[in-house]
Amino acid sequence: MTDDVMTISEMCAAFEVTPRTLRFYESKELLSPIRKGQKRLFTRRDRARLTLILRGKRFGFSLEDIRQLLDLYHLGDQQRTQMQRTLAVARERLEEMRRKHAELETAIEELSQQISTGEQALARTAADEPEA
Amino acid sequence: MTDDVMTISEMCAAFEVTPRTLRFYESKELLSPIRKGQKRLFTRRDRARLTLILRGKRFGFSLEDIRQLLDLYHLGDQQRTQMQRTLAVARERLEEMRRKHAELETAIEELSQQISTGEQALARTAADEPEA
DNA sequence: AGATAAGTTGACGTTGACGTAAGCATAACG
DNA sequence: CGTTATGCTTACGTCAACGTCAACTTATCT
Repeated sequence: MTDDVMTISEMCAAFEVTPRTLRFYESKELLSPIRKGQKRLFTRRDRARLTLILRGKRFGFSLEDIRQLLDLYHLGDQQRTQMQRTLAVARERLEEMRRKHAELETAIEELSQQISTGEQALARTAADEPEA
Repeated sequence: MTDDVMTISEMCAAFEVTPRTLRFYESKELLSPIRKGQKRLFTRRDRARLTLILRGKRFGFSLEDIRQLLDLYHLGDQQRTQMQRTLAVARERLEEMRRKHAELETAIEELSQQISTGEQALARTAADEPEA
């Protein structure tokens, strides 16, 4: 790590993704590593963005959804109206995430309930068969 | 609604999905509507399952993930060992959902923070341009 | 110089989750 | 009885998100 940048293979190891994935994300303008000659060098900014990308994916957001959200994290170099649009998108996503959060809580309770019901059913039949 | 079953178009209206989607889910054994002649009739059980399917999708679970989870909701007609496997899968999913829940909370806080930072930046430049 | 490793750019393949279009059945309506 | 609505099956198309070569460059080691 000469400076503060990482090669593609270091990135792959650190984030458990393939080179193809990183190049793909770059082609979709989710990442923008600098170039030293041909080689890509990923900065701290790229790492921060990749963290957000992978997190977003875990919640079922599309890459396009995520791309829009990412803009929020480099606000400043934007025009007023563009910034307002970005903020609007972000507020919508935030609402969506809050809904998901609440819904996930319900789902967790339900599944948890189902599991203990299942466990009890298992326990009742356990008397028949002795332990292996 | 003669009895307690719904036609495919009633289902589509109720859940905002297309017929194609319902037939597709049936082909993947996520739903199993009864047949009256050719026509599909969706029972309360199908509706309950579809609710869980759509919920699962919102959290980024694949249809195959969901199919395994759904088995938990008709436990009883299963063998002991099969039931144990199902419970094991369910516990894993539950853990995954708990992780997501916590992570989502973090993400919400972060995004919320970014938004207010953005709003403040907007407010500071607001003095320049008068209201439209 | 030769070989090996790490990386690059196309370009085509694949998988999941449906969309879409064609052709046929059947029931109800006028 | 024709047609309109609703639904069915079969099959090919599509889009996102990568995977998988193939062929080439660039740096490094011996």
